[in-house]
Amino acid sequence: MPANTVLLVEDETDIREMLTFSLERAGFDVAPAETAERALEILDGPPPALVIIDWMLPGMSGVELARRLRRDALTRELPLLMLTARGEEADKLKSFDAGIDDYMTKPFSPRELIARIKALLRRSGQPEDGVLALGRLKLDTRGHQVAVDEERVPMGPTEFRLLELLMRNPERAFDRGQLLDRVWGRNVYVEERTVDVHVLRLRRALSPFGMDKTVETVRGVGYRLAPQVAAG
Amino acid sequence: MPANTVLLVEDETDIREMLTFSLERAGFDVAPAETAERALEILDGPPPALVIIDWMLPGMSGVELARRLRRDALTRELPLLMLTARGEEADKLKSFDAGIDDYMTKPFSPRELIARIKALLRRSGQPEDGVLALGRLKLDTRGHQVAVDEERVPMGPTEFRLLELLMRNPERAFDRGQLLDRVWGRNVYVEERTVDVHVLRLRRALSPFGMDKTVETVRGVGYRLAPQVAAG
DNA sequence: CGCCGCGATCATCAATCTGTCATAATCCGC
DNA sequence: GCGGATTATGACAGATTGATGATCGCGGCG
Repeated sequence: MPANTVLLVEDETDIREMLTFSLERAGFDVAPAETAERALEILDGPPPALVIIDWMLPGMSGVELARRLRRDALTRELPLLMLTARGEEADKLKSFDAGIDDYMTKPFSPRELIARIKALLRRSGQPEDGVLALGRLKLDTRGHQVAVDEERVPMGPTEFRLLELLMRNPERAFDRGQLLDRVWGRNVYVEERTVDVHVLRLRRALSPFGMDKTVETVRGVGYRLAPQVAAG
Repeated sequence: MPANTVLLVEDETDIREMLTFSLERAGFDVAPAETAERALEILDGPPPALVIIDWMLPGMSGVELARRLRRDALTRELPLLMLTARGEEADKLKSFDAGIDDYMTKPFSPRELIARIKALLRRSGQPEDGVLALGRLKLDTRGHQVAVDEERVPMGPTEFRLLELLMRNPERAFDRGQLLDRVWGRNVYVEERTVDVHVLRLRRALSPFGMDKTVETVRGVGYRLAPQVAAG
């Protein structure tokens, strides 16, 4: 219940125990359920932060459970992660069709699972790919670095994510609420004005390269990437 | 397990021994596995440079094993070479469908096998001679030695594998979880902070050569090779 | 056995990053 | 030009995160 609980629906005892161990080790509380039915019972209580469902379950299948969760207003928003031994496209699609947010195929590393869970909880949004380039600006999501004309631009993690979001959506203005949702993650209580400060810090980081006008203020709304950069 | 290792999955003892002999003669370390299941176990440890799989295996088939490797994020990138006694086009195609990089039909000459392996490793960006060079840094995967300007740099095994991974992926930042999975092997329960200590030891090993800035910290993320080294 | 090398943790210190304020600047419509 | 609204900045105290040194344990070896 401390919103840090993971509901784990897995019938195979050894896998369940291994995952419970890994999850608790990672700082989560775990509510284990052997069956979908038991999971539904648990969900009558305080909602967990996330649900992990094994694809194959005795009785009600994992996919069916997922569908149910999506139907119920109370559980509709819960992040769902599916565990599957198969990897066929069709299955994956069905799975996403049922509203799965992510899935992992066995065997997997517990560490990777934790990483995905954290990503899910953080609501990262966009997939991690290569290099975003816009004019003289280059942002490498894999290497986590920003460069102007091949020269490195030092900046903090938050500024990096902020710039990444803006670069992924040039031409578009975000209000502070959207920025908080997408850069800080939803369910994070932070003052809206804090965005201003980080925009400032980002501008400051870029200014030694004469790119301090890169992030524009849209008065009464929020911020966006400057059109000329976006066009670049 | 160090990265000049070839994982050989072959159930027929005589072929397995013959190949092991040939491969070792060619300078590779060999991790032999009789079954796909055993191969998966081995793959829980530090990953090899390449996997050779016999088409026909008792239990899980070679193709199925290949599919699994392709599904798992940690093994997706591994070069795969399939050994098959049949030569039908259909089979070959299926094999490629499973993500095979190359295949050989029995009987074959060990010499040709070695040649193909080298070609594969070369294609996947790994030097056939076992020496990774980046700027003044040289890392010999066979001799397990690192040198700066021809001068030997002493370091422990873990530091060696860590540096090897970084050198194989310059420009890229790894978080501690990824480093643990790829250097220590998955399912190894080790504190994430332990990575810090080994990075420290690696830096310390390099610092007498003025290369202590070679491994960079990416705050909030993990570590990566410094761009200037990567560029060199 | 006891010494050694190596590896994993822990505790602690230092470097950065963060969220908020208070205050100064700007902008806008009148 | 005024006054209210909105944004830019500088300063801060606390919280994170990384660096480092010391410690403990294990397996190999003389």
